[in-house]
Formats: sequence, structure tokens, C-alpha cells
Amino acid sequence: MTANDICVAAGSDHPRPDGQDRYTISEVAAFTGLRAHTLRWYEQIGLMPQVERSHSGQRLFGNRDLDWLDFVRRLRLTGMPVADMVRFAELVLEGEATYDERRDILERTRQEVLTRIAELQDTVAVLDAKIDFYAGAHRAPEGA
Amino acid sequence: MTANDICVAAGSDHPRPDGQDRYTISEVAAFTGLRAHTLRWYEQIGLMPQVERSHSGQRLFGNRDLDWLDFVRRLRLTGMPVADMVRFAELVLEGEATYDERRDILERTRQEVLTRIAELQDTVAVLDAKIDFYAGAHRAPEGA
DNA sequence: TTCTTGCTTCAAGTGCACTTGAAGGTCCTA
DNA sequence: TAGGACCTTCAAGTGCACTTGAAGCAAGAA
Repeated sequence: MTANDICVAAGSDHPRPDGQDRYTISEVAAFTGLRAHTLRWYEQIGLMPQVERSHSGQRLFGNRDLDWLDFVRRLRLTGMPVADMVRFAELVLEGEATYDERRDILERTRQEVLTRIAELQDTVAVLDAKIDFYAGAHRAPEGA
Repeated sequence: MTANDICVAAGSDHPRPDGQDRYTISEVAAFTGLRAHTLRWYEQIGLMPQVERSHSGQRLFGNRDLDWLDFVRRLRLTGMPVADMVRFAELVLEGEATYDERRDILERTRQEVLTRIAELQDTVAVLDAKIDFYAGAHRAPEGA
């Protein structure tokens, strides 16, 4: 792992082992559920940096890229705007001098995610109460 | 509570107690953070049913409406499309004959929310790992 | 009486995250 | 030599959830 590497989630499994990990864009599309068009667009806006190319200019994605894409997917699930992810990707490209800023961003994101989880847990409680109400109404249709 | 009532979250606090709960649209806007325009739009699309009116036609929101709006806010947080919320609002208007369908919807939503919470918890774990990496890198900048 | 707040309808605009499509080119395999 | 998968650039379209604005009117307070 080089100093520029983003620390990558352990335990993510890949279609092919390291060393044989050369995927075409359509393989990555199939694996991630994103369209080829979208993958090119990600690269274009700076969200999918430095994908290797074959001698003829075709993209060669590796397991690292798959990991990055998975991370992006997670960030998307947190509701992070694409512009912020692009910013993070830029910091990754700038190297280890940006470790502190990257950590700050991730810590802020972490806090937001925890808040979001708490809200969703509250919502589950609200849903449970309503579900109970609707289920109980069978037995006491006009009851309070 | 009438049979048409949606079961309302307990413990939500209101600006004014039941009985004195007549709010103008701008009061509701201030309280909910939604714009007056948006509240009218909600009503127009069927997401904010049966708001009372004054003799002169002005909307008079009550605590029930505030509770409904809070529920809508929660559903929005779960990512439920507005069209689905409108569907639910329609069922509420149709009365107790739709209790089963309403419960089904909420149970499906509940499942989705639980799935979402689990994903977010995974994401927190991923973020923690990366934060640790960036924090640890201070002490071993070129380390694995 | 004038000002504020509210009402209606209708149309157009915004921001985000893609999606779609077309035009024209290259490379590799069968 | 034909086909398929890839490449580029560029423009326009989509879906969602609002947002903004304008026109024109009514009610109530200062």
C-alpha cells in the first residue's frame, strides 16, 4: 500500500483475486450495478480518479477501484453530496499531506451518520406504535 | 379520536395545548421549517388532507396536522417517495377499511428502515477504520 | 385607508444525480 | 472484413421535490 492509498475496507470480496484483477468497464458495471456511462461520468467529474488504461486506451479497473466504488456507494447512502465526495477524492490524490483534513471530513460524516441512525431508530419506534395500533384495531375497531 | 384518525405519536410536544391549537400557515411554517408555499403544495397534491378553514377561507392547522407533518418528515427521512406518502394519506381518508393495507405499508417501511440502519451501521464501521488509519498515520506515516 | 397576511391558479425555474443519445473513432477477435 | 466492445465529446433529457414568481382578490388590524 502506498502512502497515497486510501485505507481500504478489509474483508470486501472481489470477483478476482489481487494480481488477476483487471476488469473492463462492463464487468465493473455488472458488478457494481452502475452503468458504464455513469462510471465514465464519475471519472470525468473527478470522483473516480486514476483508473489504469490498456495500451489502447481502454479502462482497466482493479480491486482498488472496486473498493473505492464501494466506499462511494456508502457515502451516497449517507446522503453526502457528490461535490463533497469529489473533494475527498481530490484530497486522496494530493497525498498524505491531506490526512488530517480527510480524517476531519470522515469524522464529521461519522457524526452525521450516527445522528441519522438515531433518527431512523426513532422512526422505527413511531412505526411500531402505528403498526400496533392498526393491528390492535382488529380487536377493538373503534377503540382509542 | 375518531376511527379515521391515524394513530399519532405520543409525546410530541406542540406549541399550544389541545383546545387552543389553531395555527396560521405562517406559524406552521415557522414551527416545521417548511414554507407556506410548500404546505399549500402538500395539501394540493393530497399529502396534507383536510386542513380546517376559518369562515374566511384561511387555513387553520391544529396539533393533529402538526403531528401528521412530523410523520411526513420522518417518512421523508426514510427516503419514501412523496407519491407513496400521498397513497398512505389517501388510505387514511378512506377510513378504517384500509387499516390492513396501512399496516402492510408501514411494516414494509419498517423493514426498509431496519435495512437502512444496518447499512449505516456498517458504514460507521468503515468510517471508523479509515479514521483510525488516518489518525495512526501520524505516528507511522509510511506504514501499512 | 392602507398594510399585512392570507387566498387562488398557473407557469416556469432550480438543484441534484444521473441518463440518454448521437456522431465519429479505435482496437481486437472470429 | 465484419462485429462487438471500447473510446471521445457534447448536448439534451429525466425524475424528484420542491421553489419562485406573478396576477389578482379578500379579510382583518392599526
